[in-house]
Amino acid sequence: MPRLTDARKELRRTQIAEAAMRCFSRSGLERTSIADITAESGLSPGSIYTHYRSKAELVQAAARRALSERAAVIDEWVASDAPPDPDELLARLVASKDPAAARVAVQTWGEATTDPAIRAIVVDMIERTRAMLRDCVTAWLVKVEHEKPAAARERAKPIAERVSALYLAQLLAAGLQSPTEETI
Amino acid sequence: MPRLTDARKELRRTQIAEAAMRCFSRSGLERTSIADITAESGLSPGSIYTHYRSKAELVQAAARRALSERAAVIDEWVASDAPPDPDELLARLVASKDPAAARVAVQTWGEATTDPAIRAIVVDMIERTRAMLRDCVTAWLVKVEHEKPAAARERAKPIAERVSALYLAQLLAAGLQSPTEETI
DNA sequence: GTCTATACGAAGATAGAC
DNA sequence: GTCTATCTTCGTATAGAC
Repeated sequence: MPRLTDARKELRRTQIAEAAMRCFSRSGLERTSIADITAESGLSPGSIYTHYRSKAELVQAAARRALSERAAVIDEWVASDAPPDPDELLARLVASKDPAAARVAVQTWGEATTDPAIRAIVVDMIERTRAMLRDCVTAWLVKVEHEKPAAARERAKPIAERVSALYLAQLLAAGLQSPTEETI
Repeated sequence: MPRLTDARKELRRTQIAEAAMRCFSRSGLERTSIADITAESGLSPGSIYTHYRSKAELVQAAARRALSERAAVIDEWVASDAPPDPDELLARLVASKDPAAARVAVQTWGEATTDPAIRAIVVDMIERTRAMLRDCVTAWLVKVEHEKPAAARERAKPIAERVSALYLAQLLAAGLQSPTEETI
């Protein structure tokens, strides 16, 4: 396995995916053409199609990116000595959101209603986030509220579900914000 | 003003809009073509374009329909002698939702992130629903909990906001349900 | 691997007969 | 008002040179 070549390939894939994300957040999943992405990335159609089989694959990559962005952050909170309480948890989630990513996230929800591949990604990402939130709430109950781990994990479930729901609603609100209002 | 002719025109518009809704819920806002809508409605492209200026207008009509469906129901609850408490309110909202309409609603959210006309409709509909929910919670506080109207209206605000958020999350969950799972 | 040029198909919208 | 037939544009994807 040629390591350096693979790294280079991955770099190009990332470059293309990031350009695509900017286009999607600006014009939407379906309204951005390959031509838009070539313009944004500075590459050519030929190059893009050597790294991604189809536009659908690019959309899937964007869906994963838009939805997984905050995964690493939550893991840190779980491991910390003083995990946030539910209200603080929600507040932090909301504060850490990037408007462009929020728009793409909401777009992927719409796409997921009719595209099975995107639906699988979206459902998986939402469930994984909910699981991490449950871990975080459990950690708070154990470390701060001094509950027993087993009981804490049970009690954490409905709380995490509510935090997840409120967070998704906030994500929608962020995605509906018009791009021109963003800098206010 | 020819009354009968106008009624007939409105009937055709409704017929087309309903066919479009079925197509949208099945294939998504962008993936359904005018040809799909002609097939579903039994009409021809020419006929459709005499009733709607463009496909965009059809999408806007669908957005309004998908989002306003439950407006009338809430109004009834507000006027009733025993308005539902917040938990019951949410449960009723969730129970009254139609899977196809939920899918189109989620699709319109995605579209709203980049299309100003759709965004205006979506934001307006969400705000109006929130206002109705506030009225409903206020009515409950006054009629069942016997609070004073002015204080009730204040207290109702944050409660209605939470019900609204949880409802939107449920709507998303419903929209993500795959159509084949619906009848289970 | 990356480019330019292009083939191919699809979709929105219209023209004109009835 | 509604139909059939079609015009035009645009977008995905590929071919082939470098």
